[in-house]
Amino acid sequence: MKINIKDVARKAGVSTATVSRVLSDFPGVREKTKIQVLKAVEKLNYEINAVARSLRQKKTNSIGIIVGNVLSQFYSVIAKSVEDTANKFGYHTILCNGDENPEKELEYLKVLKSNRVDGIILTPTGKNSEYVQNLINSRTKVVLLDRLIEGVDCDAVLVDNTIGAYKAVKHLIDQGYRKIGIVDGYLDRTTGAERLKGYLQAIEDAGIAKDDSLIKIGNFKKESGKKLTKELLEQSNRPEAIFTTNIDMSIGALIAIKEMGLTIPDDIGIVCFDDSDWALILEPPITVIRQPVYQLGSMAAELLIKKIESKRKKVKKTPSIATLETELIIRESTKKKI
Amino acid sequence: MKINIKDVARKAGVSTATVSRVLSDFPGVREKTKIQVLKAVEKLNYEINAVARSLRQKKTNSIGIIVGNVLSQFYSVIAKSVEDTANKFGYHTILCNGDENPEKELEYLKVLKSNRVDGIILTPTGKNSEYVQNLINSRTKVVLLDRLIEGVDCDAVLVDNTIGAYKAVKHLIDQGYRKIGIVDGYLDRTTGAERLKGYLQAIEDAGIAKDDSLIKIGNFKKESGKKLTKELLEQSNRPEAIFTTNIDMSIGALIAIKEMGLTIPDDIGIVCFDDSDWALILEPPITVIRQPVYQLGSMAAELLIKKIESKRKKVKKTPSIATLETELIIRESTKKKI
DNA sequence: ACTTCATATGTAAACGTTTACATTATACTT
DNA sequence: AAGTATAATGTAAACGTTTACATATGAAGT
Repeated sequence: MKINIKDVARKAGVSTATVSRVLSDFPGVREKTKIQVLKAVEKLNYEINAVARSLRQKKTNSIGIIVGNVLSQFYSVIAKSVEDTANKFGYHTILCNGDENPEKELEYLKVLKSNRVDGIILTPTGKNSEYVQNLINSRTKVVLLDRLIEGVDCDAVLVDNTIGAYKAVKHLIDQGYRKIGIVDGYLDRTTGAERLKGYLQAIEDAGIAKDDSLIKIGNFKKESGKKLTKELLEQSNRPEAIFTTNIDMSIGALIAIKEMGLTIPDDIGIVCFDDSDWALILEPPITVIRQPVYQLGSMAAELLIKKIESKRKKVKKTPSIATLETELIIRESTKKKI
Repeated sequence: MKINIKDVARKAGVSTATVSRVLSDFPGVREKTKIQVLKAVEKLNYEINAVARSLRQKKTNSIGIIVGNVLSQFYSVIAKSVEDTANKFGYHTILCNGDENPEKELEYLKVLKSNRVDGIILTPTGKNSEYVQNLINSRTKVVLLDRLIEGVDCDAVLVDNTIGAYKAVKHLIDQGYRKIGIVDGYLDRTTGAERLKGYLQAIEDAGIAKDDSLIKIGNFKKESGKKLTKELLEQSNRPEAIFTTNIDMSIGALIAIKEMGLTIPDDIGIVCFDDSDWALILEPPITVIRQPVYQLGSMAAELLIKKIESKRKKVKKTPSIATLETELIIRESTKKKI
């Protein structure tokens, strides 16, 4: 039914080897033969079986990417940039939604390995360090994105979360806010931990005492952002400003503030990690820490593909970790009225 | 290096056939043997080669999905729901970003075919009808999502765009708006065409004359939404209200309105196709037509997998097309002041 | 003990490519 | 025209599974 390389060979009156050579653009095929073959391909409507090719070549020309939460705008952009970049290099992408869930992550790692992807980009939950380390040891190409895994030596592309968070909180302090709350995500993700660290550093540098009741830890998702913000705003020592540490929690926080009928920045100041189109059209526009999200993804993909395509046995040098800078975009959600 | 089924067989002291049977949970393997095999698998840290399996079985347990624009929130949700659903049935997903570009779409269709995915979910640009029809004729399982392709008989899961648009515009009219502009996307996508149709029907039913200068056609992307809205608002016969036909153009429109310093709904009313979290936290909250996006994706995936797994030769019956209803969510962006 | 039958396991071909190696055709010397 | 080097093509094994078919094992019936 389905036609294969043999059919093409027969039709073109050559061997399968020659057909294969033509299809793979190998040098050393007479122009005349090449044309015959291509004509046969055309006539038969032949399309190569990439599965068979992958089996023989031990190469799938595909990479896998496991993201934290595909619904998040952050990861959409990551998905797009990884895909664009992979594409540019002739790879296609298998997108997996880890959902911030270690078991799902592990499951996907296995699926990707089993499917013999040429490499994996992983936004780790941090929980499967043993498996990931084994993966790397067994020469699977892995690049971590956005976060690290404790105890695992792996190339990575990150953002400087500590400095980013520091800038955000420092800005609040400079604006005159003193009582500053933080709505953060999992502390076992390096992102969560580092953003908290930046927050703590900033208040310490300003001589503000740490107040545990102003520190709320959730799971990086919208609902949790909403719930924790409500908590902060309902408790007796309500903060004057809030720092939310990712885009989804920020949305949640803004919903909570809206629902409680508070106004920004008069009742409450807010600065969010991650920029977005809607941050600009809100009233007032929201001050944010902007990450170079697209670049994050494209650098990770490029690094991964470089690793895949570098012939030389890895010299087992220390892993290459790129850390990108963030940018504070000041808008009006942090304009404390005096 | 990499261990395979032979190594496992040797270690367990059985044949490869038996190992395969254990791994695939075939009945008729003695419990004792099964345990031996599993022990060997464990010891050797064996992981099956899905590529080889796919080749032999002519089944990859994967589906491809080509979306219009992965950056759009609409398609993120689609991606997630398709992936969730595919997963539930034991399939994994290859996500491709067609980018509303017919050539990219064609390219991806070929890649997916070549990679022998078991089925394809496609948000078509409408331009590759010949290739898609061939695909279907050659028994590739395809389900169209969100839009149809003229002249192609294919199962599909859609939304009732005409009625949705009608409801949106009717609502504007009911609120007292008469001069209503529309910022629409490609008319050669059925979504674009139908939403325009609903708009036209609504104004006709209300006895309002069609005014071509109020009808702006773009490409469903943010920039185009912004540009066209600016045009509408700058021209001499400025509309009193605008209907934007997808989420990305809506963002663009809102940015334009904001930049021009106009206020909603006093200077301009607006109703958008597609709901979103930020529609709720904007000031004022935006009236929208909500699509059942998650359901759209999960139904498409389910339909596709049903098709894949139905044994019986397709009886070539008429394609099954599901059309889901939309919902008008009235908020404050359409409250015309009297 | 000898069939008979069911159950468990093994053997080897097949899936559709690529590619090392062998062979043949062509071009170039003399 | 023969010999040689080079270029073009062909042959067949290999990739790692699954599975039809063959065979071995064991239990049950006589």
